[in-house]
Amino acid sequence: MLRSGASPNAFTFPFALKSCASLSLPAAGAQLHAHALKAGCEVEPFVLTSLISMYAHCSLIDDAGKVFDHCPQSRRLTVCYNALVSGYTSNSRFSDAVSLFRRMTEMGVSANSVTMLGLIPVCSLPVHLGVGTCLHCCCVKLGLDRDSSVGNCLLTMYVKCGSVEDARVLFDSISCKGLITWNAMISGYAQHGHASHVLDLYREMKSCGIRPDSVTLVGVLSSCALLGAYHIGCQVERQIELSGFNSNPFLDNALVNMYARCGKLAKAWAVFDAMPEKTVVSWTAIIGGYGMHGQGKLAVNLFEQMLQAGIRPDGAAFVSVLSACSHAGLTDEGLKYFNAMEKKFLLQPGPEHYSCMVDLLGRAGQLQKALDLIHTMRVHPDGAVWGALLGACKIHKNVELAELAFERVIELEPTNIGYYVLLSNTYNEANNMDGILRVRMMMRERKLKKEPGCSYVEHTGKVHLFLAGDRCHPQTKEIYRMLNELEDWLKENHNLDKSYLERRDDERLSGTGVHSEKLAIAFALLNTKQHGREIVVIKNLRVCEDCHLFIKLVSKAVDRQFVVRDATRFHHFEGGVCSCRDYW
DNA sequence: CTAGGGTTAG
Repeated sequence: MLRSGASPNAFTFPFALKSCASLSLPAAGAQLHAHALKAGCEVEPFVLTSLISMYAHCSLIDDAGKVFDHCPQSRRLTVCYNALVSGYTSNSRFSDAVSLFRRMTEMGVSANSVTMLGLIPVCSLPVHLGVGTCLHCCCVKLGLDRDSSVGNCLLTMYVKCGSVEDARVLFDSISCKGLITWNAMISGYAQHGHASHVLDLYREMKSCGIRPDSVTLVGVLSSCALLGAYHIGCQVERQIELSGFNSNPFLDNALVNMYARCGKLAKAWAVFDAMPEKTVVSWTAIIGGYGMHGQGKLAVNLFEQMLQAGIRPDGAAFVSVLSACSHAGLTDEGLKYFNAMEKKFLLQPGPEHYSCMVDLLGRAGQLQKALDLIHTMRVHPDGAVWGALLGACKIHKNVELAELAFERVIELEPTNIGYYVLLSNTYNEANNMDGILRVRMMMRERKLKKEPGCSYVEHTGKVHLFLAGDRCHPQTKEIYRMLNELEDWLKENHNLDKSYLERRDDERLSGTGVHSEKLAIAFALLNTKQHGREIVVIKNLRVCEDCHLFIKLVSKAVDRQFVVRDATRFHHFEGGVCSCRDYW
């Protein structure tokens, strides 16, 4: 049109500018800007709005600001402010967005829902929670919180600022919850790892007659992956088939991840293989799955295949391959990838990569090298880095270095009880009673109490959670009876060693209570009888040796298969054979 | 000018 000599007017500019915005064509956009100036219509509210939006979408946010500043105040309508506010937000300019909103209010320009929808998402980090809460108050004052979009937006803001609790309070206060409201809360819980809350909400949502869509199911699947809730995951897959969603990369990645983490590698592979377009996220999920289940060599092969397919690995992909190497004892490969990461792929390793490397070297017994690596780190080591060294010191019974690692880790995470327990266990193996007492004293002084471990079992579409010594479950009586029967039976038929029985009595007397994984196993046996071949138990701590023995003997006795997943790895118990391939 | 999504050890 321009070439033909015709000049655009106030009605045609917005359309043309919108195309520049969506295609990110800043040069063409700037040319249109020049034409608008010539035509003298750049201060027409809709032209102005489109210009701001165009520059903002082209990441030229300062140019957007200039256009706005050159416009006389009388022409700055709400829509113009809205365009610039959302421009600042999408370019992550927190203080600019907030101060423009303040200016707008001071100038007496009224904010509407769209203003808030453009502004609220600028609060996306925990430090923004205070401002986000203020914005929530503004919405209430302006009567905009009744707008369902604004409510959903606020809900997501609380999630991004790290307060799922505030999000939940808001969620409960929303009387007309739409699909998006449910999805925002479900994925909020999923992103923060509150997996059992996700499954509870999912059930509730369905009972309210809301039909889940693919966004819902992505959140549910990632929670199934965290919990190892394979059967619920399968139900979700059936739901996908029933609903007839077309194959969607988000959903496929979530499925691959779910199957992989539940140990169903063949199924994970089938979904992965059938994916029309595999992204680095898909590869990371499948590599992590093989690595987690002791198939380190396969994981490394897949990483190579990914490189050959021309996919650039990112930080997460390196975490999955490095941890696979660590679990499988592939020390040299791990070192090779770690070096390639910086030199060949120009990725700055973060603390999470160093903690994998310290774990890798530490497990291989190269404690000094692990320590040297920490000293050469260019980023600040976090608790996980020193914690990995501490874990390695326990394996290799190096008390002296354990003390050093403990000192460092406790500066960073003074209330993480796991590390006190790790040091105490290191002392225990070295028969260092003084050390154990010192740790206990420290914990008492700091008023730290070991939090109860917990285990989950999924049964009939629900996740049943047990704490150590738990008596809250409706079937408590039967569960304990079953457990006693099992242990008596094991005692008579398997010469259970004396120390196990002593520790068991100790457990009951001292009130620390029966280990949660034993309760979960007893519950599962009680409810599934001979049906169902596999039970998945997940624990947030490590499986201790006694429980290992218990589960191994039970699985042999009843000829059942168990997979126990703890904080660090999966343990497979099949008819009495305990295969912990990644304990090397 | 406008609310919801997948991958990361210990």
